[in-house]
Amino acid sequence: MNAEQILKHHKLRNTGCRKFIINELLKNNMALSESEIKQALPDLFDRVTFYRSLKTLEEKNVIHRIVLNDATVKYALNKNALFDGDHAHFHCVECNMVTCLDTEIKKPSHIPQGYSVNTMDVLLKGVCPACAKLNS
Amino acid sequence: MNAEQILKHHKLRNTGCRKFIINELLKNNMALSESEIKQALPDLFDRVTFYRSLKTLEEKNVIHRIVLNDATVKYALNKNALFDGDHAHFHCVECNMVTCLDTEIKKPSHIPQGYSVNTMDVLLKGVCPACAKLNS
DNA sequence: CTGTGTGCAAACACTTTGCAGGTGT
DNA sequence: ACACCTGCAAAGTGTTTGCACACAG
Repeated sequence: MNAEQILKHHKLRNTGCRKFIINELLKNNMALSESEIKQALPDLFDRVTFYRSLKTLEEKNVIHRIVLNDATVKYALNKNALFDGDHAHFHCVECNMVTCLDTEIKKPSHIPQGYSVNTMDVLLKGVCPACAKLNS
Repeated sequence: MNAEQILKHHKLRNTGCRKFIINELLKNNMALSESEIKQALPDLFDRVTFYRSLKTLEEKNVIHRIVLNDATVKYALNKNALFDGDHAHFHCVECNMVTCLDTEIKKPSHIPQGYSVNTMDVLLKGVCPACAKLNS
């Protein structure tokens, strides 16, 4: 699916900024921050427009936000396969790349008495394949 | 251990702001944000002093920071028992309370080929015992 | 044509930095 | 006495809001 098809599928207008965001995410195939998305074409759209477009895309479940450990935010496309269940995110400490893993994650088996758990976010940190290769 | 003992144990000076932060965390026995800590005595210390004290306490492993899903930050005391291994955090979606769980967390068994995982953050979201009681 | 998206200016919240003066040990 | 903490002012960063105009359907 290309950007226009994705927008149509979610009943969203086919506007420049939205198309651009989706295309960057498709092209890079990883989670990107607002500034990383903008990097490709820094002055094409206003910062405010980015924020509003990201918000809309998130609300309509085209993308989801990933909050990293240092409180920075990245965005990733929702793949249908991942959408329902809990999925983990991987953060490479060397190149700072963030990606969704489709590995299924099980909720911990022993939750203290009285707590009920609905959702779960898992962030794995380590070294990605590309950086591992560079190191060796 | 009280606040002064904790500071001495970590070879830190016994200053007003640090003592205050540690006491609030001890008293509430949950993770608190900078504004929640300040709430008890809003004008006792400058905001900047809070940030610097929190940073120092974090660097010296007295506390650790917890980044929530909405990119807000809370701080919790390091209990020795939790310090080494991975531990999960629980975020109550009703009262917004955040706490450390000492349940041990296992890393997912099936990590995609080529990724090596060093650390892992787990945030569980649901309803805490107090809110569950109120609801029933 | 109508509703929605966009750009600009400005406000806002959170956090950091520099410097002068005060405090803990 | 000395190192380090604190308060104030200011700057930096990320995000939101209001309004007028432009564009998609």
